[in-house]
Amino acid sequence: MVTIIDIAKAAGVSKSTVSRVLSGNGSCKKETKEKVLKVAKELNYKPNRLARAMVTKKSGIIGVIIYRKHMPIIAHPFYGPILDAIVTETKKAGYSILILADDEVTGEASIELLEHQIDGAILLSRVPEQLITIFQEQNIPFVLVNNTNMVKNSNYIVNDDYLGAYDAAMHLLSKHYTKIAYISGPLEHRSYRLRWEGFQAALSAKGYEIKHYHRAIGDSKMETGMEYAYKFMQLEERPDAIFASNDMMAIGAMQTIHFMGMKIPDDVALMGFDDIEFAKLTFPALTTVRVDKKKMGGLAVSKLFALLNGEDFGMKKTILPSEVIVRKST
Amino acid sequence: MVTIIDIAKAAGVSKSTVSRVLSGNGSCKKETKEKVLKVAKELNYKPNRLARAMVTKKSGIIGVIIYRKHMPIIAHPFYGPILDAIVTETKKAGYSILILADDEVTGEASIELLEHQIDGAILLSRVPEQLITIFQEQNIPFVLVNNTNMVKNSNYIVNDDYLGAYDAAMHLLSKHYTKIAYISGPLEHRSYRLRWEGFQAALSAKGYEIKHYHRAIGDSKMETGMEYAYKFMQLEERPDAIFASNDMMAIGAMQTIHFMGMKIPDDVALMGFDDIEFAKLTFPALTTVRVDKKKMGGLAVSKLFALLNGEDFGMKKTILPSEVIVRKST
DNA sequence: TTGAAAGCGCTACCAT
DNA sequence: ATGGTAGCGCTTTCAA
Repeated sequence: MVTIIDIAKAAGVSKSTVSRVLSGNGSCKKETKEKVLKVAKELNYKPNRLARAMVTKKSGIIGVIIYRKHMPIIAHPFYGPILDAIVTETKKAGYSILILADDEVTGEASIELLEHQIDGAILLSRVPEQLITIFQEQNIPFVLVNNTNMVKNSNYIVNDDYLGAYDAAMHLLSKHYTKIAYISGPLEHRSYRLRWEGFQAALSAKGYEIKHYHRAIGDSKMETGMEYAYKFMQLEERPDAIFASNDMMAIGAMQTIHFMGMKIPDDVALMGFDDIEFAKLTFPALTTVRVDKKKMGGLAVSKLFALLNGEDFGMKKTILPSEVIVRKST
Repeated sequence: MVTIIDIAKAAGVSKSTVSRVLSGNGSCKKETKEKVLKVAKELNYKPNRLARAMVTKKSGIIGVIIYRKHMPIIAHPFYGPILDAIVTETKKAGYSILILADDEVTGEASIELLEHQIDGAILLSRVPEQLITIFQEQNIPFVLVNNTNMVKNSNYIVNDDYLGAYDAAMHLLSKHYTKIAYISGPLEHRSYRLRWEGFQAALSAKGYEIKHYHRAIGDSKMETGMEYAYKFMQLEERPDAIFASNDMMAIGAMQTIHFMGMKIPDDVALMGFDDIEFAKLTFPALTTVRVDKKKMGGLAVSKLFALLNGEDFGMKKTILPSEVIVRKST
């Protein structure tokens, strides 16, 4: 392996000089610089980032933790696109990314990241308090994305789930659906809680409500959607619309409704939340609420870099607006 | 930050001793060991992996390069699940993962990985020759997954695309579809080439062929499927089945066919390839050829570890069988 | 069993 | 503008 010492010898200068021109710090005579650069290229030199990080205390690595309760992890319909944006934006800024998936509550993943001397971290979804504490103690800047709980003194990027759900309900009402069933994701999660609250708020603002037998709380997976849609459509008092608080459950519901030989939206309307990639590809195309996942990831990265560069402008909380996307299922 | 020196002081031993017990190398008195361990825990010590890597020449990091020509990168319907398996399996083995996306042909991504002193690499899909050379020169073990081209002296994991497509054609024939249209992905890619060849072989074995006006070569994206399905269904001589050489194009075709008011499979049958997550959720559910993406990722990892541990058993080439999954679209 | 010392490849400080 | 030197945190000889 070629080191700066090899270059120093070949170029007839000291390794300090080589380091200076290669790292761009300090000045030197133009011709010295050129010579070093030339030799470095000839020898096919590649800096050892570990050695560099040892002394600069900057690894150039950003850690990303995705807490998954369900498969898939990386290819997740919601978090996948966020990761996409994170990877793209981080790369642009010259950082590398260490991705860890962890479903433990041990904070094990974050310790691994710390050991790798990451410069900063982005934490998606479910973030145990304990894990946060670790980063705070070690003074590692981090940004939460779509976090389950509010964490004080942390920066986070979330979607406006309350208003999104509010608008969703208003959309259904505007289409004259009034007997609405609601399939929720787990209410421990901030976003599902807010969606539920926002949806109800809109309904009651117009004098409607969701009957208790038209409510279900699931686990956010497709199978949940299938299961509850079946239950609802077996009821004597059938809903005229089903709202699922994420697209995967809506898609599950759609499977069941097809299976039962009913038509969407004629027999029952269907609406989801998230606008995952496939929402527009279902048949009929799914009406849903768009969450700007790309923006979430991108903002997380720029926020983190602001933190890293000490340009934190104190805006802890970023709430992205969501938007109702009307397609064919309502 | 707590270092082994802090522990050494607190435990009243030398840092060599601390290193020995913490890294598990060398022996020492039981009580010394316990004391060191205790102190390390008390001080909340975390090893600095960079420092360790500097001397051991093992970073504990595996690099993964995904060459993407299209969005999404990470959340890709085909490569996403492979990445999932890679992440999961690598973690089990105690390695961390550095993921890089790159659409350049510069080999830039691999240089970055090399600079991070990765122990090994997994390269997905499109892999420029030049990039391979870099790893070979530096003597970094690597495994190719679903690689575009055959690369001599490299380990790779691919799917049996030829046979998969052969079986696909046989399936269509068995359902008495004979006027089959074929939408291909880019033929520079090994898998699309083999799918095309396998499909044709089966057809001609039974005395059929694909008419030239029933052939199209696209870019593997959904839009391509939409476009060509439209063309085919406008033809005077309509196909009775459309085979798309990946699911995304098939799903695109499905959109168009719905849009044109035709029924699948009554008016035209439809079949894809890959069995992406969403294939079973289309309406009607898509008949396709399953590629075991999870296994591909898993095998890549175990192969790489065999290489890393010097247990290479010389099996350069791993071809996974694929399987026709009959659903409702044929 | 343990400690002292060297050194991984690099940067940064202090001289010159 | 350049070189010498110290040192980042760790492992690994080599002695004791």
